[in-house]
Amino acid sequence: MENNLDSAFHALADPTRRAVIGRLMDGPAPVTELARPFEIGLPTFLKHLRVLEQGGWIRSEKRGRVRTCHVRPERLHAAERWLAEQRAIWDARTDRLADYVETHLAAEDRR
Amino acid sequence: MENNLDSAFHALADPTRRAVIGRLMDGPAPVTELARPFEIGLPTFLKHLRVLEQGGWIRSEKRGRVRTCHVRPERLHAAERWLAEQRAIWDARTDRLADYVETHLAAEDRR
DNA sequence: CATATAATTCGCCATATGGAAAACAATCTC
DNA sequence: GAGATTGTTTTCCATATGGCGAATTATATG
Repeated sequence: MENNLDSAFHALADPTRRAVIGRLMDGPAPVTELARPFEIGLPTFLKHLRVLEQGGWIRSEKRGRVRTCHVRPERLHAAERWLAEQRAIWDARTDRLADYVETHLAAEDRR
Repeated sequence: MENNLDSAFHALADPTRRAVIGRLMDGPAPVTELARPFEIGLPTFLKHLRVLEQGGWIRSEKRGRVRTCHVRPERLHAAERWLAEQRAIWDARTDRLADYVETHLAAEDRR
């Protein structure tokens, strides 16, 4: 896990972490409140937060004894961009396929 | 790794696997050709293919001694859909924020 | 101060992951 | 059929992951 996308996608590969992102998209929250919906221990939950932070999805600051987490929605861009690129390659390919059909099969029709 | 999105995103969390998807978007290919650009052994590469297959990104058939892999571009939908959902939550939130600014701070201006 | 709360650290464990080498199997091709 | 090519299986290894409970550190609050 070194690359940006590596850690970004890896962070998404877990339902707990996706849920946390979803929750945080709705607004910042402290750790304990974030953890409440899940049935895992706090230490484990903290690990998930670290993965999310490392993946660039969240950030957090501590004031007093409470750490407040908030999402970094910019991360959506990187992920979306990669998917869009793949779609572009795919589209280009299907275009070439259309070309092929047009130049070859259509020619065949004309025979 | 049981959920759809879990395995789908997990498959994306590795540069080799993302590259394979990119390559396959361009058209089907046999295993050895797919593996050529990478500096890992075939057995290791096969594991990556299995992860991609399990994540729903590729499919493959064997004819004679060659196994041909092709991408399943539908998988893009699931991933894109999740990201779009998050963006929607985020947008709803910023809308509420705009409401708040309008009803409260703007009122303050009028004082 | 005594206690409750919020978060963190520390071991510990089972399983998964990404890598390798070696041997094996199947199928072309000469 | 001999030999090359293409995948596959097996075994092994180091490290990462996701989980736990227990102990610890801050910081509020009665």
